[in-house]
Amino acid sequence: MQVAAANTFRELCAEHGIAVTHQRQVLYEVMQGMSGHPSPEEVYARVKKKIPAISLATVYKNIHLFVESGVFRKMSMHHGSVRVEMNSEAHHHMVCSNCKAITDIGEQELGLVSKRTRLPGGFLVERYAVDVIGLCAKCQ
Amino acid sequence: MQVAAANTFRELCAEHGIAVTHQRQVLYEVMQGMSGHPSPEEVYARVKKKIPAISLATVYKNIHLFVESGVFRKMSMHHGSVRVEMNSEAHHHMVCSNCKAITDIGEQELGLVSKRTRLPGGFLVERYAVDVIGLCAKCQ
DNA sequence: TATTGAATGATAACAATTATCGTTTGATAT
DNA sequence: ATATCAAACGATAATTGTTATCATTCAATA
Repeated sequence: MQVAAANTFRELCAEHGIAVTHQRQVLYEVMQGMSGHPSPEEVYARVKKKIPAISLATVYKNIHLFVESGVFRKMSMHHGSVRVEMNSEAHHHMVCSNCKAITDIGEQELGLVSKRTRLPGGFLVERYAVDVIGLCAKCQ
Repeated sequence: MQVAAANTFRELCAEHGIAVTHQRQVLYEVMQGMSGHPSPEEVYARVKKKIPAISLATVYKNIHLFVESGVFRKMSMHHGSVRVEMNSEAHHHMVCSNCKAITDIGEQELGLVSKRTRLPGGFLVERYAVDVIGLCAKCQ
């Protein structure tokens, strides 16, 4: 299990051409174990339990590295800080305009995305990121 | 014209229960005259031409006030700072994943938004904010 | 195993935003 | 019109999130 995970991470790094370090490995595993849209500070707090000496700068640098190399996806905030998307399935977000809570909703559950890949101005579509703004059950 | 604008602003303030000050009036007019997704700093720079002594804090405070009272809409970034939505028509955004340019696209031009108003979990939909992620014509 | 460029940790710097607080102003009652 | 008083303002300190710097350490390869 531990070994398998390590191998997986090594392969992942090889694919993306990034060096394998202890910090990166732990960071990756910790992030895999988180759900929702963790902030760098939240990730830092968790990683610190395993590597107490790790620097916040290292966390930021590697989150960026992971995002740039496509290992994780950065989500389009609404929070006041960078957030990483941990849900790897195609989905969108429901944002409560009152309490600001953000909940995932599956692409099928939403069922609205057009498949057009070319838009006016010659814009080439990669994907749609839909934020549904409204009121969550609690706030209604 | 000037008087009409002033009256409009007075009415707007009355509707939203906010006090009329010279700073707010100028701020509102300046913002009305801007297009796209201006940042607080950009708004500040423009307002300063009319009220050189205005404080950046006042600009921030009133942008928040306008947004909270529904006079203007805050857009869901991708920029690194708060942006205000100046396009009052129903539209969405195309975000270039390469150069980060953000362009408006009319809701009809996109033509994908479902009219469902209730989602799983009892979420009550107010509106959809769609970011189309892809490559602009220049970056392809 | 030695080499060497990349990664790390500590921390300073920075940018955006918010809080504080003394002064000024607009709205209301006189 | 004027006095009153809470609200708004301006100046600026403080805070937050993030990035840059740089000396030290480490991973990849030869």
